Amino acid sequence: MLNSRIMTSRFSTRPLYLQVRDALAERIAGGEWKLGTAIPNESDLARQFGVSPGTMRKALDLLEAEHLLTRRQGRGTFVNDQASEELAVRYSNIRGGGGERVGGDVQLLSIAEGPVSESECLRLRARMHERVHRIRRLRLSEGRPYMLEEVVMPAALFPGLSEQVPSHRIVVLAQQFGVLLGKGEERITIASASPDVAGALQVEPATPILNLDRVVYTFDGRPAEWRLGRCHLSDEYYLAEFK
Amino acid sequence: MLNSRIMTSRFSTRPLYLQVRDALAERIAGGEWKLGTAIPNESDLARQFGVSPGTMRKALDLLEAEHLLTRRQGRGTFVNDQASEELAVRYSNIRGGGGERVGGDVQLLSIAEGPVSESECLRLRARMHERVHRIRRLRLSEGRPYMLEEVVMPAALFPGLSEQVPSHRIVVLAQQFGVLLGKGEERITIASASPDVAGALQVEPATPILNLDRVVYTFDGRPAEWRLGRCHLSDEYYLAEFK
DNA sequence: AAGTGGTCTAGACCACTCA
DNA sequence: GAGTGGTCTAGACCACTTG
Repeated sequence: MLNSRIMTSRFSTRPLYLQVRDALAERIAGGEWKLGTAIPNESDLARQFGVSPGTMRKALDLLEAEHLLTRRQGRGTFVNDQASEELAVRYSNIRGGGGERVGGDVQLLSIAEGPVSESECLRLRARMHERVHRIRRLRLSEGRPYMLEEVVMPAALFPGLSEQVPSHRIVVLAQQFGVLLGKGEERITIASASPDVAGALQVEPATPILNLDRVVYTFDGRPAEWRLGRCHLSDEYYLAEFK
Repeated sequence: MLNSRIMTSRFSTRPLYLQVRDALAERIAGGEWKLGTAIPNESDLARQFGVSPGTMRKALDLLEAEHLLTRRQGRGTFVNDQASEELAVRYSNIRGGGGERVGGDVQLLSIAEGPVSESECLRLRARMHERVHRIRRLRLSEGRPYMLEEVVMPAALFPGLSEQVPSHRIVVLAQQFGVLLGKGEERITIASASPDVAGALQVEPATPILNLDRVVYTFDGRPAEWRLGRCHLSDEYYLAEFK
């Protein structure tokens, strides 16, 4: 309906296709469309929003590039299930010897809510006195522990997370809480396993390990997770891609 | 002129905007436009190629996403200098403590041409009996050696490379030889410095190091370089990004 | 055959840069 | 004020998928 168009564009110079994208992203995050199902075709959507088909197309193409939608010629436009196998790979760059994603079991070691520390503030761009969830887990591949994780997530985005047994996959958690994920970055260094890390990973103390220091941001650029992974690889490797 | 349009599209079902992109990419690779200068505006180009402005725009936007052009509203469309500081970062993910790109000196240890080995065939998707250049270099940051590199490049793409003292930056080399670079991937593992690697890096034998196993492809997907880097980081870290 | 997204056209108007 | 790329429109036709 014309309503949407007027509401979004009258008082803003922000490009129309971005306003439309944001509005569609909100519908997706809010779960108004069922995962994996087709949404209305682009000319219907264009009419609904009171914009031209070309503008609607530009918004939809953007959302596809941002991994929220999948478009298929002759079939339709579908809402992506972020927990699907294809998209789960997105923030996990560890690959097995054959190039496949490393799955495996996960042990939850601890989970608690508390106020942010100073170092967490820097990484999560949080204000002092904000609250965060802290999770420790151990990831195993075929029974062998290969990564010890310390995860920090803002309570503002994931309220009440510590009261449940949360999924160990950030894409699943984000979907549960209606948070859309966007870019991320990971800093990799070599370190030496401290006694307790070595204990958890079942290696000798001082064994060389990879430190994976990762921040994942939301769709609109707010930090959603800081994860420090201590990683002991055997066959596996870390895969970085240049686009 | 109408000529281009007819030649490119008459006998092909490949989308017009891709044909136009390829034609423009060839002009850029061939050095027909000077680096850093503005090319004709999009309506002139559209007329030249006999396509609509919208189609030309789509081709130009693609080339910008592929790092060959830069477009600036009100100024024009410019041919990117691949050796510029911004683009040099593209295939080099090592960052200093402050997040800046690591520059520094480079020592050329050896360079020679020869037939591909079996392992090189796999990585470079080369046919047996093709020829390659092999380069060994040492990279230093503020006088300290931090990476020993073994580089293999197909002689088909870089003819006569071994007869010169080549640049140590792949983006510069590619530009010299009219090769357009595209995607790449890097596999990261932990290793232990062998005696000769340790000697070159001036560390104790068996010091833990990063192995960076990288393949860079051309614009049209042919392998252009295989590089094995043995890397001893101190302050620096490896930065991987999720898009 | 009907419906979808993908391509292509041919404009208009706006925002920005620079002389 | 002239020239550039950025946005937006309103269609037509094509390629593909499905009933």
